[in-house]
Amino acid sequence: MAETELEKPSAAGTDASSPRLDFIRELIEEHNRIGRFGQRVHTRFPPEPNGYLHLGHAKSICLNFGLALEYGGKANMRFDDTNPVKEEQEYVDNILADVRWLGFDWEDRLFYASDYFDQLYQWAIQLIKMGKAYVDDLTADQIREYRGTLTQPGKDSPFRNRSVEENLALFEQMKNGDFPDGSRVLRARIDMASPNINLRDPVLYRILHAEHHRTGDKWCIYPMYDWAHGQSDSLEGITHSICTLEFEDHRPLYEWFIDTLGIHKPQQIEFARLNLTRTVMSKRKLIKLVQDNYVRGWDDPRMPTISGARRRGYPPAAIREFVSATGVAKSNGTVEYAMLEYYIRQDLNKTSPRVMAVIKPLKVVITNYPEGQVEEFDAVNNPEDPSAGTRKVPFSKVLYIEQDDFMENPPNKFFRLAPGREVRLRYAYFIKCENVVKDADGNVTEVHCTYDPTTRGGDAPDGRKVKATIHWVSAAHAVQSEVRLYESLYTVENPNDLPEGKEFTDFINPNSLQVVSNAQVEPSLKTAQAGQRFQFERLGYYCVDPDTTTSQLVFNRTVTLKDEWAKVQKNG
RNA sequence: UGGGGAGUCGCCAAGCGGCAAGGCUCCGGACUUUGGAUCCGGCAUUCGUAGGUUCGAAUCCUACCUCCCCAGCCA
Repeated sequence: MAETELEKPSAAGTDASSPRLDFIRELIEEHNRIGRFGQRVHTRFPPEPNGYLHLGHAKSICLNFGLALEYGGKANMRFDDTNPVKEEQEYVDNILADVRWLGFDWEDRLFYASDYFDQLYQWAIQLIKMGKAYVDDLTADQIREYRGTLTQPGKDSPFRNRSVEENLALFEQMKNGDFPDGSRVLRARIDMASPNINLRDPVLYRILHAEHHRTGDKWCIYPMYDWAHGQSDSLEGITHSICTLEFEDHRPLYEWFIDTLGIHKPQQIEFARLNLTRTVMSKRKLIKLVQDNYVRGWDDPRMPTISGARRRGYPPAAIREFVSATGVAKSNGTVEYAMLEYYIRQDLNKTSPRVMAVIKPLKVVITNYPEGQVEEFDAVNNPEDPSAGTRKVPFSKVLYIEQDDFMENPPNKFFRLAPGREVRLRYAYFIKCENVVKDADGNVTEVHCTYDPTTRGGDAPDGRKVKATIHWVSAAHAVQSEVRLYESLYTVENPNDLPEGKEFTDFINPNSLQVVSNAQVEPSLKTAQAGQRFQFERLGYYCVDPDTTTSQLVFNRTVTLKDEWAKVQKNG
């Protein structure tokens, strides 16, 4: 990842102009006011290393690390690695890289729930000794039956009243690997009739003879997430444990653990996760897209993963701005993808060098331009940033323009090139279309124009105006490139809410990727490096794909420019 | 039909008893050597519904409706 992002988020940060606090910041300030945590703010981002991070995680990352920055606190990075059968080192490496790329720093505070396995084991023994945990021999199916339903209370397991000594001995044997997987579990002894199902004697440990990516074969019992999470927060001195809504009714359980163990109690706060239109974010579905080759990998630019966004050309600062603009609340909603794109464009407009590139070339011959002559014009690199300077762009008799910039029979509102019409070639001359050359099928293959030498630079001394300025590239100097054009991966607005019997993969957009192999770009791009972002003038933002080699440039379309003409066409 | 949450403009989202912020989208218009950017202007007499309290309610009370989450030895 040849990526240098100098802009880091800061406490003064993303939107200093917003004095309004969301409910989380309100709570934190209340805690600071009453001194609940001694003015301390300590958060954490706790992913499970069983997949890649996506835009939904980005919101949590920005919130947790952002809060720490804002309140002069700290944020930890912690992997909730309690299920060895699903977790892999590859995922931890990529998750770490993604968080870093987003601009956040956990300094020396990288932790793993597996760091706490010994402590967790001791606490389990403590619970057993208090008569608050027991080894259950029921099968998984039986446990489910005994648990009751949403409307009916559960009933006690016949093993619920074993002696402390027996529980201790059995639990020890579980740890020693004396029992096969699934044969027994350790359960908390709380209340089988609780209206909150999480409190009906939840499983604390299960037997799993599996190799863990960090602890190897040291353990054959592994703590459940519910047993590990709250205590991990507690051990790290977390003050504000921010998570998503579905954990709201786990909070009483976490607090029960912490209260009966008598250890530091963080404040858990739940917020609504980020959902996006035209996007699927569940890990299961993302894995399916990758495994069944609907996309080219986790970092496919069509994926909503952080690595996909990076490859697509989304700047990390834009993602942060977007996430911050969506706000923090408790109501479930789905943000329109257009809002994300707005923030991507807003960032790119200020930061991307402009360049001329023709994606669907149409040959133009300037009939009155001297054969063999080459001129160089100065082109502005970024009108939004004068310090970006200028560059030279070569011009000659044969050019390429965009097919979309020419129409033989133009409708009223079409301002671009057409027979008899004059337009400006950006930074160069006015040209007028004199006639066209067609192939056997009647398609225009070449446009013959004349140029007005007095319009050099782009203005006519006689003051005449032109309705359009189009981009171009000199055929003799152009660099042929591959350009990958992306559209939504789905044909429907909400691939998460489908008619009965339909799967999200039934609505994959067959045109989500269009590869153009003969795009022609200006020669200054010849040395562009993977990860660099540009605005192809009048088209959109593009970034150099890592597939680029010394002999072949490959660009990804990040997002198009807003297109007034497209709107005119669409609305008739 | 248990428990836990949520309902304010097409989409996010402020609002915390004094008379509906802001952003995105959308629609006008100005400007323009990117039909980009920028700039101006428009866009909820109404806050899930129905009652009630109050001089006054999106904000308080009552009832109802709708949506989301929970019955993994997943996280």
